[in-house]
Amino acid sequence: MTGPTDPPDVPGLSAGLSREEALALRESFDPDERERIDETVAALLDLLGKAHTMAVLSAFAFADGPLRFSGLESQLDIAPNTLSTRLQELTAAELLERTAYDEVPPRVEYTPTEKAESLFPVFAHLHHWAIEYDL
Amino acid sequence: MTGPTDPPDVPGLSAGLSREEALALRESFDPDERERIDETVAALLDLLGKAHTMAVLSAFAFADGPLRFSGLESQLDIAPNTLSTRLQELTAAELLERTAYDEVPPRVEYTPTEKAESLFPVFAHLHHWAIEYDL
DNA sequence: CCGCATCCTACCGGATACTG
DNA sequence: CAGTATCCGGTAGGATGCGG
Repeated sequence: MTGPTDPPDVPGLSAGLSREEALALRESFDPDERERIDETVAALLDLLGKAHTMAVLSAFAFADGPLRFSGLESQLDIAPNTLSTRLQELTAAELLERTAYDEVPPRVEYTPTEKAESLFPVFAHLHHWAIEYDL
Repeated sequence: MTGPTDPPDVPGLSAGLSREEALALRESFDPDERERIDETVAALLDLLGKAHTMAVLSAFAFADGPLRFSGLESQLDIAPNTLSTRLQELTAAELLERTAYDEVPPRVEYTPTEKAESLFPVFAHLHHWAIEYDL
C-alpha cells in the first residue's frame, strides 16, 4: 500500500462555499463592483500563477512568525534572484511586510499581512487535498 | 468610491482550517505518509503554479457542466498551444476527463473529475478574498 | 557572513499559420 | 472545431560578485 492511506475521515475538505453559493453571492453585487471583483481575481490568479509564488506563500502559511530570505531559499530550493523578485512582488501587493534590522550579521524578515493571512486557509485546503488524493 | 465597497460581512472567508489545526492534523500521520503528503503538495503547487492552470481550473469551478476548447480559449484569452498543454497536463493528473465526440463539426468536452471538484472551494475562497480586498 | 544584483543560458509561453 | 508546427520573446534558473 503506497497510495494515500485510508484517511480517518479528514474534516475540512468541503469547507468553503459551494459553487452555487458563490454564484448567488456574486449576484448580490452591482455590475461595477462585480467588474472590480473580476479584475481582482484575475490579478490575483496572475500573481499566484507565477512560478513559486504559491510555494512561497504556502511556506508563510505553515510557518509561525516571520521568515528570512535564506530560510526560504533553502526550504524551497529556489534561485535567489527569483526569490528576490517574488518577495518584492508580494511586498508590493501588500501581502508581505519587509523589515530590515540593522545588525551584524544582517537580518531581514518578511511577515505576512492580514491580507495574506486571509488567504492562508487556501493552502490548508490544498494540504488537506493532498491527504486524500495523489498526483 | 472605487475601492472595495464595504462588504456586507461576507461569510465564508474564514472557512477552512486554521494553521494550528492543519499542523495538528499533520502530526497525526506517520513519517512515511507525511513525506508522501509533502511531495503531493509540492507537485500540486508545481502544477497550479504553471501559467493559466489556476485560471483554467477556476473556469471549471464556476461553470456548470463540461467546457470546450474554444470556449476556454476565448474566455481566458490564452494561446491555443498553451491551452492544449495545460489541458493535457490536467487530464494526465486526472483532474479533467476528456471526451471526444465523433461528429461534424468535431466536439471535445472536458469535465472536471471528483478530484478536481474537491479543489474547487479553493477558487470560491479566492473569489471571496477579492470581494474583501484589492490588489 | 547574509541579502541581494548582475550576467548568461535554457526553457517556457505567446502569436501566427496550418491540418485532421 | 480542436488542436499541432514553427518561430520568437520573456522569464526562470545557475553562477558569480558585492555591499552592508
